[in-house]
Amino acid sequence: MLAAGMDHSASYLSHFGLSPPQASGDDGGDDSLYQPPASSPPLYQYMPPQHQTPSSSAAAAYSMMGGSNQGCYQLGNVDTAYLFGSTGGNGGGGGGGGVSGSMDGLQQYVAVGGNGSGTPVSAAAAAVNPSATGSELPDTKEGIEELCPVCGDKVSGYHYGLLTCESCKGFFKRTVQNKKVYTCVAERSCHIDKTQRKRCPFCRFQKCLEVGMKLEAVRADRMRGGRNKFGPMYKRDRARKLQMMRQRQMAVQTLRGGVVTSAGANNHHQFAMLAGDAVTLGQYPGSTITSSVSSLHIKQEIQIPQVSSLTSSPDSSPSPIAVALGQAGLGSLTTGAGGTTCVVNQHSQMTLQIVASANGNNNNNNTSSSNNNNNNNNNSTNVTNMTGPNGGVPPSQHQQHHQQTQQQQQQQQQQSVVPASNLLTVNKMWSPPSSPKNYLLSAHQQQQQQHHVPQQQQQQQQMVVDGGGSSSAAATANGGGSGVKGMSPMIRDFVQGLDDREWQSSLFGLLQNQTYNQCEVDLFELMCKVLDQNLFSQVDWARNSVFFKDLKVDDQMKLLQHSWSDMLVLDHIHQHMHNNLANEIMLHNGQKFDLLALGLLGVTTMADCFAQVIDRLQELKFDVGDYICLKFLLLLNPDVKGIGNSKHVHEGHEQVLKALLDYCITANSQVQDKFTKLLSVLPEIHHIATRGEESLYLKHCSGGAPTQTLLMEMLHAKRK
DNA sequence: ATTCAAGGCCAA
DNA sequence: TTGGCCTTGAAT
Ligand SMILES: [Zn+2]
Ligand SMILES: [Zn+2]
Repeated sequence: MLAAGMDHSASYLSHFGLSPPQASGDDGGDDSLYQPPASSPPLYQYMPPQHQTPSSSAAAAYSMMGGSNQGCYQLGNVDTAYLFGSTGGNGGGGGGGGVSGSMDGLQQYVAVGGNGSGTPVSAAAAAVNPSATGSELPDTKEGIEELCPVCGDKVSGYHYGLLTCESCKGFFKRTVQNKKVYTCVAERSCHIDKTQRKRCPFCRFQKCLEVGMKLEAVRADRMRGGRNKFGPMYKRDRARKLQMMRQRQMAVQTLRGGVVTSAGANNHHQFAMLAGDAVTLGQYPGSTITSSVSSLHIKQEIQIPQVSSLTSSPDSSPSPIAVALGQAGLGSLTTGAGGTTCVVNQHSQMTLQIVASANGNNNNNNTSSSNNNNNNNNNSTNVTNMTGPNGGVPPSQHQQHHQQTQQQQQQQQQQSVVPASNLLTVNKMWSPPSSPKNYLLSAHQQQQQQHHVPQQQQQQQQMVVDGGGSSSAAATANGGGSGVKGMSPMIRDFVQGLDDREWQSSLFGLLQNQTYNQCEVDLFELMCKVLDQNLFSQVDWARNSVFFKDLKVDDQMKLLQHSWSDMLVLDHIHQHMHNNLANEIMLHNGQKFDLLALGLLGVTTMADCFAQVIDRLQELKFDVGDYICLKFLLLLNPDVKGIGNSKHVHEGHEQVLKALLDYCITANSQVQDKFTKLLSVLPEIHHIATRGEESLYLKHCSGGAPTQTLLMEMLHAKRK
């Protein structure tokens, strides 16, 4: 986009224009926009930050105008700016969710464990800092995690995508809601910390975006209360942090010679912890402590650093040195702090792109131009960002149903796949259902144009993204959509429950933060971490799935213990076939991470077998609906012994089997005997999975694999 | 009934 | 404008 020549150095840009909600209602067909799944409409829609695409169509984009001398931030609307107001309702009705049922499943175990938790993160953190300072650990080098990634102040909870302090939350909100336009009188790289954050709102906002605060979390209709689509993400992140804290703690205890009691003893307990939902940390500093755990205990856990996977840049302002190191790789980040985040990938990005285009399709135009932007000139403070959590995830997943205009679909598609990275520019905007185009132009926009960012370009970009991102995505999206013929309601629901974007973004996010500022990492260990994270997501998915969620925890555990590895392999096949997952990715530090090996659980010698499976499935026109059915079949394995409510498992299995059969017949009648052939692939997958488990187990026994992980927990469970 | 993140309020 | 504190309200 920006034409190459242009200099906008950074381009985030923006325009904005939001208009009043009034209009509401109709969305005229115009533009597309699609509706937010639930809750209130975000002010900005998510746009994959691809580097090529700075802005999106339906939305407004944020950009930094580099224009002439100084930067200035403004929000503007691009074409569709939209906004409208309503909240609620969106159609759909019930969409997604899922019945709530009794699923607390694993959660109950938490109680068992001793540490529950209850103290507010911040409170604990606060407690730690003051008193402990000297005494406690030297290793606390960073109490990070508890500090706002923007200014370093105390975190008060998740705000607009990640943990931030109260002031940055307010600042971000005001900026976006009021479409503030800021200008930096310096070099757009002002250092932001607690005492100087007021000094340059431009740089502060820029940093907010860099660390991953999400525009789309700001509501267009200003509805208060409730929860948004990020809720689950916050929950997962919390659980992840907890898990890591726990691991750390245990490691420390082990080193000290102490005996770790709780954990080892009880699988269930640990399982629960890992699984996730467990503990709820209280929120604000003063809030009450729900559980009676000793604060001391908690303090200890909490001080553990840890890079949040949500936050791409672990460091907040303070850590210049780190930045320097980080640069070594490739990026050219000039700026200190900010850049960190991303460097990564230019490579990975490239890799991904290549893949995508190969299979994918399309076109789109040009993209080429777009990217360049960033860097060039100056500063750029903004550097890229990875896909990670920040990058990519948008939230909405399910929304696919309901028919939408093509554009809408495209948008979704793009959202769904998008692995890649992006540059800073983040823009997201989300369009709510009705967005009158009229609102579009605004003074700002015009201004923007002056700056050389024509709308058309923006649109093109969008197009590009769509195309590129996803051929596969398309598949996914379709699946979800009302479209696919022959897809029974059940399968449609299954597909809607998928969140491939999340899968990839969490993968890239983990890879990113695990290699952040690392010269070299142990790739096997990294793979284990990824597998562990995937398992985590798998458990989460299962717990919320029909049939499975109705089971008792014991049964759930047994089923998972017998299917996890098969499902991991199957997931990988799905990502490979339907979402263009590359076979390898370049990490920040230049190391290559073998994604294919990940799918083989580390046994690269099974690559041929894997390839054969892929070939067979391709011949069968294996699609997303088939995939999800197979996954359920693996999970609801009626052959698992010792299941309390085996009748339910059998019934579920039976129903899925039937649904798959119908689907094969009606939707893929051209493929001979697809149903039987699909099922015959399962043993192959199992073979790969089994080899993987054995390999992992051996490495584990020889001390080569991380301990205290859900992955090891699973490996053990089955063998005992 | 509880959570807890989003919006609102208003003294600095 | 800030930023600490308060009110909301969907999700659990
Ligand atoms: Zn802050
Ligand atoms: Zn500045």
